[in-house]
Amino acid sequence: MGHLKKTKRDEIMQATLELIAEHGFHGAPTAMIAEKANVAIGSIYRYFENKDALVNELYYEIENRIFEAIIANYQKEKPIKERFSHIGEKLLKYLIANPMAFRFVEQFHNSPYGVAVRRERLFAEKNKTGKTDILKELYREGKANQLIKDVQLPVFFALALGALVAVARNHILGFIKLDDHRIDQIVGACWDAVKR
Amino acid sequence: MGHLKKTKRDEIMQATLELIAEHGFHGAPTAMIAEKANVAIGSIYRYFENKDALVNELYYEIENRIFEAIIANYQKEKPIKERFSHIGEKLLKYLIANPMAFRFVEQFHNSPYGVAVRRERLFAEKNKTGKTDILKELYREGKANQLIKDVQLPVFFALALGALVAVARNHILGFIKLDDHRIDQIVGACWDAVKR
DNA sequence: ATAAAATGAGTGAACATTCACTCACGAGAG
DNA sequence: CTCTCGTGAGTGAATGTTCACTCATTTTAT
Repeated sequence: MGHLKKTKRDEIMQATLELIAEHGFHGAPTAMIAEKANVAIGSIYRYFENKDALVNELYYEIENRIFEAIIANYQKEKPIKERFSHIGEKLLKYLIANPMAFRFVEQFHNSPYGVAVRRERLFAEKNKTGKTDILKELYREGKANQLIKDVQLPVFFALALGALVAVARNHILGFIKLDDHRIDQIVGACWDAVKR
Repeated sequence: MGHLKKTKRDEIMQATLELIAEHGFHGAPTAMIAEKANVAIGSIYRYFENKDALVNELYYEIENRIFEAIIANYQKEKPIKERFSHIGEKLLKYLIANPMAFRFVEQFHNSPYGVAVRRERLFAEKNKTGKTDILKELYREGKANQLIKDVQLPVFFALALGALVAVARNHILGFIKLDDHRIDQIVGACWDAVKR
């Protein structure tokens, strides 16, 4: 039987994810995390050096899951537009299927931790997850082939992902209901923003 | 002489704005606000019922300033595309000229306060500031005339503003440097995303 | 029997909020 | 003009609460 051997460590991370996603950093004190994870407060410190370490580890794990969702079935040899659509569609679908992950990442980015990570991510040549690399590659190729607008990398990212993320937020907050057709339409709109 | 009569109330609001913008909600304890404003801690509670009231009042004032910046010279009779560009350009320029305001609003939106305000904003028929109304009008007209894509209002908002806000963030964090030409280019890209 | 894992009451630091007090200033009395 | 109050903006030490983190003790696994 595929017995999901939930370790205490996993329980702690899951509880932290849910609490921060639902109530923000303020609404996730260690006592509450411990209670939700069915674990004693002290156990948290057996598995993580401190709360910061817990939060950071959780962030990197979630980032990794998102990356895995995007590269699944990614075909490097397809034309740029199709690859762009693949990334946008997979990303958007993952975010709305995993609202906790999305909310947590948003909270994280808007916290003291977040800015430093973002800066590092944009300027680093090599990347732990490789997530940005895929889009960076697409950017370089598209620019070389004159297929996308003549903008700087961060602007390209903003145009490609800014709207997508805003749409995901609206869906998760219950302002809209997305289906496959609408998702296609939105990813298409992002391509319109980016294409030359 | 136009003596800028800085009242204590103003000093408190300004100090709160700067602290929250620079260090987030965590980095703005009342003691620090008081110190920065050259005011005693207790004085804060003379002018505001509590910290929440202070933060909320500050938010509504800033929202109002942004709205004023957008409607200045707004010409209702111009074609849709030009009106769209006017809004995008004015908004983006205001945000990058007032990084404190931008950072504060972002912090606010991602705090417990924020979601409630956003929900109210999207669904309310009448709006305190009228800011969204201007874009809502444009949306309805554009849809009626088949000039913009057939998407729901919140999606239109996401496409129109999501990328813009992401660009402003990148500029303020120092990842890019925007000039008038680039701003035109970006607002144009947002129009591409939205237009049919 | 011994070690490893787990526990949660306890600790001190940080925080928002309170309130008893000060004192500059304007009004009224002489 | 001078003195004496009354007023309320302004103050900051004190309070009670919440939090992250510790560690002496108990439970579980080997």
